[in-house]
Amino acid sequence: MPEFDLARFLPYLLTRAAEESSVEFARVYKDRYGLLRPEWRVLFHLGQGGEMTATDIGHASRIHKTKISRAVAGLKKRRYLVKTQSTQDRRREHLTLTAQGQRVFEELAKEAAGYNQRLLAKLTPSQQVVLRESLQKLIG
Amino acid sequence: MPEFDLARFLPYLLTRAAEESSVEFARVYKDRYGLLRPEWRVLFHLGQGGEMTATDIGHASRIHKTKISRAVAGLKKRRYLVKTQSTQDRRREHLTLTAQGQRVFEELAKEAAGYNQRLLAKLTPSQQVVLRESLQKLIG
DNA sequence: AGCTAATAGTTGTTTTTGTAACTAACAAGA
DNA sequence: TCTTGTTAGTTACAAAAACAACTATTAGCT
Repeated sequence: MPEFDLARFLPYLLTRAAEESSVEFARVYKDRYGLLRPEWRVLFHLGQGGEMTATDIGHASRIHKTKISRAVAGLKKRRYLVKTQSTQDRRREHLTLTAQGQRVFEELAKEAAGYNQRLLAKLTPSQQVVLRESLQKLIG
Repeated sequence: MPEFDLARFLPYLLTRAAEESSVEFARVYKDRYGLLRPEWRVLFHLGQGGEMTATDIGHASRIHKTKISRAVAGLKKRRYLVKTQSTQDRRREHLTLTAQGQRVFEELAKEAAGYNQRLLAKLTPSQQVVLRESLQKLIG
């Protein structure tokens, strides 16, 4: 029987790397901005993608719709976004960042970019490229 | 200001890839074996590393000690492992898989190895190597 | 139109997790 | 020996996540 090696088991390695790489950045949006993880994920998708519905965010991110619903409610209460009902389909709610939400997104995006640079600095340029391509293949 | 690109933000990519790559395997240990995630993680560490204490597992895995404590309790109730108090230091509990626990570990390890192969098949051999090395750098 | 099924999003309930506080055992110095 | 501090592991309580059920609206079929 082939020996099983945890150190080569991709779900394990990816989970560990995701945890390690997320914990430090989490302090930024949690402690400094009081955001929950699903909240900043939704904020980032909206900041990046512009106006979207909750379902759109779900497709782009694979965050479960109940998490999105509650994250949107949280962001709305902080006045980081507004909801407007679609005229074509009244079930749909278009989500748009407010000026304040946009500002917070931009601040966090700047932090994220710097943090990302520090993470990538642990790798060689060619590792950076291959890592990104490989992860995108695994996600896609 | 440099445009922020979510698709190049490593914590995001890693989280997504970890989720995608874990969800299918989770069905194996959850649905077929009724194990929780911290339970299979502890089981795998014990199966791979042999007798260890809870603290050892914590160091190897970075799972929080309360999760380990509960996972160990769950695995013990199923009779997958036994605890024996250290004679040198009575605070320590040595954890050892039972024959039954060992068997379940081996079955799951076989599933995991096959699943891992299917995941890796999405990548070229050189991508596989670079990915693993990069993840280990990020974890280390 | 009228029925059934599907979709967008929310809410309620149960699990699981995270945080902090706790017990028990050891260690090291006065 | 008697503090004081540290470590191993558990437990209690609060926060977050998962899961299922729900409302409202639309779509498709007869």
